[in-house]
Amino acid sequence: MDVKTLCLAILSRGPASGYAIKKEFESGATRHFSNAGFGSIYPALKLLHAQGLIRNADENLAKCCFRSDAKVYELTAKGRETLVKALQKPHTPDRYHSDFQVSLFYGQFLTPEFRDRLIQDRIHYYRDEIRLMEEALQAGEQMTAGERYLLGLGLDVYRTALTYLETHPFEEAAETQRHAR
Amino acid sequence: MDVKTLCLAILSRGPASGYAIKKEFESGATRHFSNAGFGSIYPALKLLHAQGLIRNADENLAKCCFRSDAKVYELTAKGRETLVKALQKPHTPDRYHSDFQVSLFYGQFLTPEFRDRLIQDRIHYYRDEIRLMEEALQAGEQMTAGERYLLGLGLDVYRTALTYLETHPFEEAAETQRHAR
DNA sequence: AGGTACATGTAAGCTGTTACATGATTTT
DNA sequence: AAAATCATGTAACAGCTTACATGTACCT
Repeated sequence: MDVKTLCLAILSRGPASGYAIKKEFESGATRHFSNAGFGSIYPALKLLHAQGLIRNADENLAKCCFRSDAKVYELTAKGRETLVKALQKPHTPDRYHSDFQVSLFYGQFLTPEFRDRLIQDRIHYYRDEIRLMEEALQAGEQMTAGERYLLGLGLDVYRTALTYLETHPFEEAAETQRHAR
Repeated sequence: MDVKTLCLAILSRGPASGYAIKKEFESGATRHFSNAGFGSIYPALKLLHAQGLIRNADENLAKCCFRSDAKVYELTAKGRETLVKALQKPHTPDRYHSDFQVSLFYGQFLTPEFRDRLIQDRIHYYRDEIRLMEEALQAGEQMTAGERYLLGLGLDVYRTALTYLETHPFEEAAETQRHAR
C-alpha cells in the first residue's frame, strides 16, 4: 500500500494538513503498521490534488483546528471511491524488518550486557505502548469498529511479547545442555 | 540493517550460495523479521567478496550440499568481525507495514464478505506458521540460544494473534452502542 | 518429455528516506 | 528570549523490487 493510498485513508477520518498526516503516522492509531515521511507525504498530496481525489477543505472547518498557513485537505467523492477500491485490491504480504530480532537471533555474538540492554529497552517500549493503548481504549467512545478491533489485537500481542521478555531469560546456550546428556 | 549485513549474518551459520541465502530469507528461521530478493543479494555478495568479508568456500565442503555450478561463500575472520560490530551498532526502529491491518482498520469501507475472507486467510496463515514453528522447536537440538529465544517469542505472539482472530468478531459498529444509551 | 527446483546475474524503475532550506506561532 | 511545535517543500541519494535473460540438474 503506497503513501498515496495511506494519505487517502487518513483523510477519510477527517480533514488534515500534510503535517497532521505525518503526526498520524508517528503517533496516531495506525502508527504500528504504517508509516511515511514528509518527503513522501507532500508529493503524494500534490498528486492526489491534481487527480481530484482530494480538495482544499472548507476554510471555516479548517480554521478551528489548524494554523492559518496550513494547507488542509479533505476527500472528494472520487477520492473515497478510489480508497475503497484500493483497500480491496490484492494485498502485498506484510513486511516486517526488525534489527532487534535479527540482533537477538545472533545473540551469541553480542556481549551479555548489550543483549540485556536491548531486551530491557524493548520491555520499556512495550510498557509505554501498552499504557498508551489502554488509555486510548478507555477514552475511545468515538472509535470505529476497525480501530477497536486492531487496538484489541495490538494490546493482546504487545502484552504477550512483554510477558515473554519479562519471564524468559536469554540462555547462554549449550553448556548446561551438554552436561545433561 | 542492510542486505550486506543480513547476508553476513546468514553466512555466519554456515557456507551458502546466493540461492541458498534467498531460500533462508523466504523459509528459514529469520523469515519473519528480515527479507531480501535476488536483485539485492547477488550484488551484496559481490561487494562483500571484493571487500574480503567473505571468500569462496572450501570445495570439498561445498560439494556435499550444493550443485557444482553454485558459488558457495563462507565468512572470513574480517567478515565475522564486521558482522559483530554491525549487530551492536545503533538499531533503526522496527519497520512494519501491513496491508492486512490497514484494510481492517478501515473495515467500515469493506464488504463483510471481503473482511471475513481477510480474517479467515490470516487465521489459516497463522495456523500453518505455528505448526511449522512447533515442528522446528521439536526437531531443534542444534538450535542456538538466539534461535530458540526468538522461536519462543514468535510462537507466543502468533498463538495470541490467532486466538484473537478466532474469538473476536469484527463488530459492525455503532447501532447496538447507540441503542444502549 | 515436461515440470520443478537449482543457479546466477543485470538493468530499469519505483519508492522512500535523509538532508537541506525556510519560516511562523506558541509555550515556557 | 529561547525552545518546541507547527508548517511546507525540494533534491539527492540509497535501497529494493520487478522484469528480463539464461541455463543446468533432477525427478516423474
